[in-house]
Amino acid sequence: MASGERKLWLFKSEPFVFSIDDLAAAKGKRTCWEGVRNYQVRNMLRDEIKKGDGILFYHSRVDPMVIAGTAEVVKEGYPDHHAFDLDHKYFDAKSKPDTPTWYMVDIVLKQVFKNPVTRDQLKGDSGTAEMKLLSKGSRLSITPVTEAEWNAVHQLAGVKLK
DNA sequence: GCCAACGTTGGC
DNA sequence: GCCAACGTTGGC
Repeated sequence: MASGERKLWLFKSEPFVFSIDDLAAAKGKRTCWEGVRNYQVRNMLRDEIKKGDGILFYHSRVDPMVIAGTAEVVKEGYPDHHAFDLDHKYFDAKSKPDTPTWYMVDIVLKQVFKNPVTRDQLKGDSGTAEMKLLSKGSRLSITPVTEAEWNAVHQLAGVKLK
């Protein structure tokens, strides 16, 4: 895929549930992004997020809150089978295998930032201050990111982009 | 179909 | 721990 076609996203995770270090320790540094139970985010997972898309990995609800690194989509939207599993914490009776309600994607770790970018840095930098992540009331666990924001985040992290 | 009550998210 | 901003639920 040509790099110009890829989209960019920010995925939020509470690091005490699943951190970028957990991703680094996972088999193949890969995981399924499970448990999304919000329709707007579901639609993104099902329809918009494609293989090869770039991901900023954000740690929420910790001090400090940071963009901890990057990942990439390796498998696009497919049914979240945990919703079918009666014993699983993400079980949802309204989601059926032939008409799944919930979706997930698989991601693989790309880079752990040596200098994670804090939320305060994002707010203070003109290149990132407009990110959807920072907008008041935005509680979505996945938000789109522009190429310019992606570049600005890498600059703040002290990472050179090719 | 409206909307009040309730539950959850997540920054502060 | 607080609470604003949402999303969902359920009575009518």
